[in-house]
Amino acid sequence: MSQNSCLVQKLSHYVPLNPRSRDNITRLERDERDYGKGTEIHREGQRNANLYVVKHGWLYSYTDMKDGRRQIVEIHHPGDIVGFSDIAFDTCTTVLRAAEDVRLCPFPKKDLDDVFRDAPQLAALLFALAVRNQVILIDFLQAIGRMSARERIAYLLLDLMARLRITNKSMKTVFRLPLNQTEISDVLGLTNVYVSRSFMALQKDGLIRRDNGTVEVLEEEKLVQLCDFVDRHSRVDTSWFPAG
Amino acid sequence: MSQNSCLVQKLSHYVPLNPRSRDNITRLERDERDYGKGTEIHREGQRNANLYVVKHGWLYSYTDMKDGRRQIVEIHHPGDIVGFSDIAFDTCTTVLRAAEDVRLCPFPKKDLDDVFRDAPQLAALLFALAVRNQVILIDFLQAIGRMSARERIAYLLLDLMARLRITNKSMKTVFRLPLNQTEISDVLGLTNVYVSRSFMALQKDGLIRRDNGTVEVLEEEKLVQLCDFVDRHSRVDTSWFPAG
DNA sequence: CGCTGCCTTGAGTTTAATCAATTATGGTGG
DNA sequence: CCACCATAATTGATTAAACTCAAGGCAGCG
Repeated sequence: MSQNSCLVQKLSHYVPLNPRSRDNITRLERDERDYGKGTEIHREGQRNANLYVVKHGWLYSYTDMKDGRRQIVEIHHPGDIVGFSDIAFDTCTTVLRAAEDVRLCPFPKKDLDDVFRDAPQLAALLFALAVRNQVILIDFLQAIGRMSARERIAYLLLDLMARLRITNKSMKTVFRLPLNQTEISDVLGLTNVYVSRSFMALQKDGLIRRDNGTVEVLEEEKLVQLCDFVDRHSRVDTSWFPAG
Repeated sequence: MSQNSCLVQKLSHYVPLNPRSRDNITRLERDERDYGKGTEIHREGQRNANLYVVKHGWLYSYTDMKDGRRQIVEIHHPGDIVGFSDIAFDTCTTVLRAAEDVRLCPFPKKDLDDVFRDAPQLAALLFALAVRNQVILIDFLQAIGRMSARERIAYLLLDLMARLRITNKSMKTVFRLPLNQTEISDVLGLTNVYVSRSFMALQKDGLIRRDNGTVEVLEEEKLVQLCDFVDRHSRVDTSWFPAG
């Protein structure tokens, strides 16, 4: 059961989990639910009783503005826990939407109190990951605040690759990108039109190739140079954790 | 001793602290150090052994790009804990700089393991606050990704006010803003020149007034309308916390 | 075969950046 | 107290990046 858990796989990437921690994770994944592409799993302002472990498929969280502008603030992949960022509030701060067909394991927020009481190691790891997410967000903030359109796209592609490589060690330079250009523009603070132009430009320069919803990074090093990319995903510091 | 701790004050704002939690906080604040305006307390890439509780003064964290562009990603006020966002890494991801003369309480990262082992309530609160910070960051991401210059400035002013009101209940609409326009531009992803123009515009429209490093918000409601502001600071959901 | 949704491309516009003076402002030492 | 200096803020003129609006093309699908 927990053998095929992406969450265990993702967390084990960082620190060997003790049995108590594994038990707690298994409890978090006891339910499963499927949602079709485009479904809103929860809306801004709704009471949020649940968090979700992602089993299959991509999702994203976004915020709307009155006049229709929108900003996607996080992309969620298999193995991620969705909803941390709302844990401090009693209503959701963002809308969660399935970018394609997905399978999730919902679990109540209240389950976390067991984790904090019984499994300090896992609590510390969740804390570290939540905080790591924040650093990733900070990197994005820098990208959106200070980079040109093509740099932002480079950044996004490298960030996605780094994340996908954690749970898929065999991945090289080709990956599926199940987001349309309007969605990408909402991630990067651009317009769909300009995303298209920038993509074409990167392609013309031979840095990437696209084919029907997949992207191939041809010149990873050049992309890294282009946007000063730093991989925050592959390692976290566990030295301060309470002993297992 | 802990009576005059801004950290206790800030945390107590959210949940009554039990004696064990208070003891742990007092330990975190046992050292004090002063730093002059402009000091770099730590640099990107440095080994980060410490976190800091802010006693007096404002600081900010920023990241540099090779070509000199810079993005300020967080502003720190008295009562804040600085360094959470680096806890997951063994080196700092941002530069921490004193915006004015400041007093800090450094404490080693390793002290957090006591908190996780002994004080689950405090651990949960720190977790909630770290995650709340993330939501604030998300709001900023939206501001920078999708708002015009004047909207961004409105957003920043309202955000600062909401934060300052937590530890200073008597604050109405006037506050000190110890950041120059170049720093503000680095917060908002603009240039110093455009910050100046946008400030002038807001002032001409009678929404704010400035005087020698202080800002007065004259039309708070209009500013809120202008940028769709939501206060994330005044409350956090503590319902899921382990019992005190 | 014709929709529909998505991507691409072109033309014109707008916002904010850049470059360059000029004007406060505050602090310092004579 | 005042002259001087450095720093910060304002303003103007020009440029560039990205947006908007609009049209056309392509692929997948019923």
